[in-house]
Amino acid sequence: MASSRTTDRTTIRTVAADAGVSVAAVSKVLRNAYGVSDELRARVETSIARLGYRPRAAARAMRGQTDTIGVLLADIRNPFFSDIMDGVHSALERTKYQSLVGISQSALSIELALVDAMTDRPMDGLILVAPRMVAADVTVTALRSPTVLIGHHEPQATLFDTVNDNDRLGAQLVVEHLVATGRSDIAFLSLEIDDPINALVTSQREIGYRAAMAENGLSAHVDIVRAGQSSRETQAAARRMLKSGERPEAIFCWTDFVALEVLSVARELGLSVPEDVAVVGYDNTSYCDLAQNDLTSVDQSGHTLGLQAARLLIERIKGRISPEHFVVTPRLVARGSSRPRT
Amino acid sequence: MASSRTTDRTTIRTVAADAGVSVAAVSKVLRNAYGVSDELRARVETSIARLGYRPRAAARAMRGQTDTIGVLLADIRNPFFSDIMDGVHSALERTKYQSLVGISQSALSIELALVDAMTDRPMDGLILVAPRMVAADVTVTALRSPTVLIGHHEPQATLFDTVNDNDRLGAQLVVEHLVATGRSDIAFLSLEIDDPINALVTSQREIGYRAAMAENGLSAHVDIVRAGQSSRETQAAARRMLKSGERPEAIFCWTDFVALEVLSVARELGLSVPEDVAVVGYDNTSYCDLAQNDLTSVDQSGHTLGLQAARLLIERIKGRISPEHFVVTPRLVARGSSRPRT
DNA sequence: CTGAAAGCGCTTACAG
DNA sequence: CTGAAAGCGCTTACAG
Repeated sequence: MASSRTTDRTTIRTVAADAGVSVAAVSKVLRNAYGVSDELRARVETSIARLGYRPRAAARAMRGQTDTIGVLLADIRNPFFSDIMDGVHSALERTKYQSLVGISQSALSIELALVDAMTDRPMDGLILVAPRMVAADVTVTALRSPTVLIGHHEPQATLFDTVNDNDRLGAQLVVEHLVATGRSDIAFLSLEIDDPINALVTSQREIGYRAAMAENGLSAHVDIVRAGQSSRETQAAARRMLKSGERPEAIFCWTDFVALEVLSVARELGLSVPEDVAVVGYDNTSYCDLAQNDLTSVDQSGHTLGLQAARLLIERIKGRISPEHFVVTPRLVARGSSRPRT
Repeated sequence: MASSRTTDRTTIRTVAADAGVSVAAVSKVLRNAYGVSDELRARVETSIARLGYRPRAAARAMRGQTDTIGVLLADIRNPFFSDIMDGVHSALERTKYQSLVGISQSALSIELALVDAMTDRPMDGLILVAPRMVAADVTVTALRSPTVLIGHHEPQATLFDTVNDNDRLGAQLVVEHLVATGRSDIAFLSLEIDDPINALVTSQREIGYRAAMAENGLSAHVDIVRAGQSSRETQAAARRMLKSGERPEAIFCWTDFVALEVLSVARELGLSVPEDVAVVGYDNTSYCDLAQNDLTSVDQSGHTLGLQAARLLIERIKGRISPEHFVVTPRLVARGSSRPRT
């Protein structure tokens, strides 16, 4: 069982013996604790360097902090999550914390198993990105470990912090933009979820979409289509929407990733964007800027969301218990895919 | 310090007391160890369920296995890495192992810090995806923990396993395809790295490209351009290549992700693909299939790479010490971006 | 400033 | 089949 690997491990005891000091002294040097003379510190540091000693995180975890935070991601395929991780990394850069990511593949069962696994492991705190679990499960998690949620609307929560985009407003911006560019038959391509809850960003965007359509006197045109995550399901839904006799004038997609598939299907069907159909995404990921996509989208700055979440989490780890709920205001970025028809 | 959270934790001792058995007995039930009567097992399981007990991974890690494997990823932005993770997840699905991902952001310093952090933590093994570290660092890592590398060519290594695409062959396939479709002035857009080593996939693809050009009597046309990871650097390089008087007839990009940027720049410059310039990527990620990209690429099945790596790692964790080096044969997938000119 | 000792929550020989 | 005890490698009061 690879037992040779564990032979003559160098532990804190080895270092203490080598430096001729107590184990406690080494521990203090390691943690930069106060109350060690410069001379002792120097001796210990020399021994550590000579022996190439590294403290075992597992042992530390049994008593103190582990300097690790866990991030639960639904899906690394969606480029928006990369933006969030960039923000998390920025916030952690000058700190002692490392992040470790668990990927739930958008499955609720995996998500729950992963959260359990992460709380069992030595982690100082957790960032859950767009989790699907219900309030009760989030509560259990937050009781076990400091927790911050991104993309999960629960503004009244007291046990954990949340960081969100104003998703209702984002959807409203899209509807208003499409109306302003001359469309009224606007469909929303949303995400199909087994047990949807209002906390989800897609639920919020649906609400915002409905409200804005109503405000513009377009309630009769409200059309919400929900498709699963996969490319196959997304394309099938897009094909159905674009082929039907009453093809909408615009399709608003819940995330850029889906909008790219819609652009592809439109092209395959010989439709031109934005002439035959306007397409709008959400998240303003880097793909929107590519000339072949030229996709109008809503910017909610994943970088900011990730950065704030990490910042709030560290505060919680350090002892803050009053809840904070951070909300960013979305901004519409208009590009060619929704240009007014000529 | 959130001390209220740690109050009245339910530990193995709590369970033992509740079930009226010894701590050792609970441990055995937990690990499905032999030598426990059905009756004792049932009593313990009832207590575990009633108390909602969960074993602490940190404590376990001090003695036994942790059932966690770490995956070191350079960059979650590149969609190819999603394919690899899909494969890893498939392999782990029916096992007791969980994967936790560390993201190095393509920086060597972060990569080294992350590997250290992961080996300090309780992990049973490590999968390093396209690491940049040199052989000595990989060796140190492999001595500390079972290790498998993906996308890192070191076929003679004995301390760890490797899983690779035949990258030289892949590059040759591309050159031959472009020659067959009537191009001879073929440039290679590669990745700029501070201290490149031969083990890198980009180095291997450069070698394959050179060899294939030579074989086709095109050595005079060899042109390797290297650009950094960022979108800005990639686009700048593409712009330089496409604007120059001697614009190549084809640009072979080291990864799809880069090819998408080249397609964008070409379109912005008013060039048509594949008439004015052919573009080929590598990895055959899902973006290639979108009609607006229609990108020729080389399939190396990230799913297979991830699956095999996880499989090999589990074997190593279970005790195998003889090295294995798995190589997949790449396959060219021709699409519109390299169609013969009419 | 320094160190001996208890203890974190498990697993693993070892006895019974 | 079952359990008492040692020990994994650290940190943290507590004494000195």
